[in-house]
Amino acid sequence: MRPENNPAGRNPRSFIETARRAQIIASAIEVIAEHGFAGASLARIAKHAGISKGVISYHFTGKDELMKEVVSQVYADTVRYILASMEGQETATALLRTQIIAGARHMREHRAQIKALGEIFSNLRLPDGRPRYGVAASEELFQSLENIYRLGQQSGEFRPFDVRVMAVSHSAAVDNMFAYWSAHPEHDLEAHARELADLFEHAVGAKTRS
Amino acid sequence: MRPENNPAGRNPRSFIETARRAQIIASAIEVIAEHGFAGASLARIAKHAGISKGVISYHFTGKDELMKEVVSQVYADTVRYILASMEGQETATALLRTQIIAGARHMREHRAQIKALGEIFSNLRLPDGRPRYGVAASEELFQSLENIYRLGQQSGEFRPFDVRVMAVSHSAAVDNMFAYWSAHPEHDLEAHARELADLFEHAVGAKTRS
DNA sequence: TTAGCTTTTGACCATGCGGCCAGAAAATAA
DNA sequence: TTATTTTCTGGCCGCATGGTCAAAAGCTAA
Repeated sequence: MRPENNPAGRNPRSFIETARRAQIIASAIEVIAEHGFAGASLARIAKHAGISKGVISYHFTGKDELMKEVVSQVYADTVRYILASMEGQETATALLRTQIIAGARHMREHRAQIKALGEIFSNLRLPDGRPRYGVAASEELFQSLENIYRLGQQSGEFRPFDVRVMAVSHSAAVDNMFAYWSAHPEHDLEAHARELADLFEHAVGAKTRS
Repeated sequence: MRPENNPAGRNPRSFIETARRAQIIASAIEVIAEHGFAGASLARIAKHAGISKGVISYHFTGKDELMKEVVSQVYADTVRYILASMEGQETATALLRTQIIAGARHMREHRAQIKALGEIFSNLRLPDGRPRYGVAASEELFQSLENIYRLGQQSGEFRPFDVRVMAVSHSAAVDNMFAYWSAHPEHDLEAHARELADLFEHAVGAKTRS
């Protein structure tokens, strides 16, 4: 008998259940980061974790739930870290710079997680074949970036421009900073982040610092 | 007996051979664009083209050759079009703007091709599991973008900045312009491209046009 | 110790994959 | 026409996949 899902009712997870789920999620992240989404079979994930394949089916309803769990966990971690870094920043210029630099710092410490997140985002599909997380899934991120840009425009720090295009480009540049660093590990990620912050400060027409 | 490969020696392709290869490549592009790389099986590509699966094996040595053929064909088309558009432009600022706007124009007319190219680029793997086209495959593109940026710096049009970071970000912003438009077909691609050109003109510190 | 519940194993299943091939069909040459 | 080569079909192969299950093992409480 497998532990039923827990929709609001009783049924707390046992100690073993909690530990196994965490272990399996961690193993999935590592395997996806190393072999890509298509190379991450349940068999490989189980072998990497040193357990039998059936254990995954026992603790998760299917591969789909496992992938969704990886996404929500890594995504929540990332958002939490970046938002915490931005706390206390006042000007839009400072928020912009912090968003980029904190993102880079987080990438540096969680390379496999971010890699896995990207793989799942661009490869996981619904049963009917449509992407589960498409560009549409970034809507929330776009809106929070737009808030920063709109703030800067209202305060007069930034020139007028289309905030949606700026947000999409910002998000793209940060994602690709990660991809580039991922392919060139000797690349200086922090320097790239600082340069990217400069790039966007100029792009928005902010008063150049110093 | 299948037509042998043609390494420098005689053996021109027959009329049928040429037509079939083109048909299969076109079918592959459409299927990949619609179902994604993982959803593009030989069976589906054949069915979409209205032919038997064996025909693909007859005209191509394998799926790998078919994918490589799609890439080299679409890639060459794209590069040719953009370079032709840039011909005659003198200033780095004009080259920069043209590169972005011509890219958008080409995307608009070749949506499926560009989509398929991206899918293959990020999913096709070598037999050992490593990506066939990684970020490393963009090196050529990065260098030609860097040439534009360096030109602008030498002419005094552009401020000093790291040309590699600028090139990577530029490439990322253009790619994501496509992805965003692909997910939101009602989005105004041309307007996005103009806005993006403005963004980078400001980013490089070019004298703002009137 | 014993009984009952949870967890794990490893074999098994149906499905879809890329690739292969014998023979049919079609095009071309004699 | 007939003979030869090119092209195509449809079935088959071995393999990997995600998922299932009966039985074994482990754990906890009486």
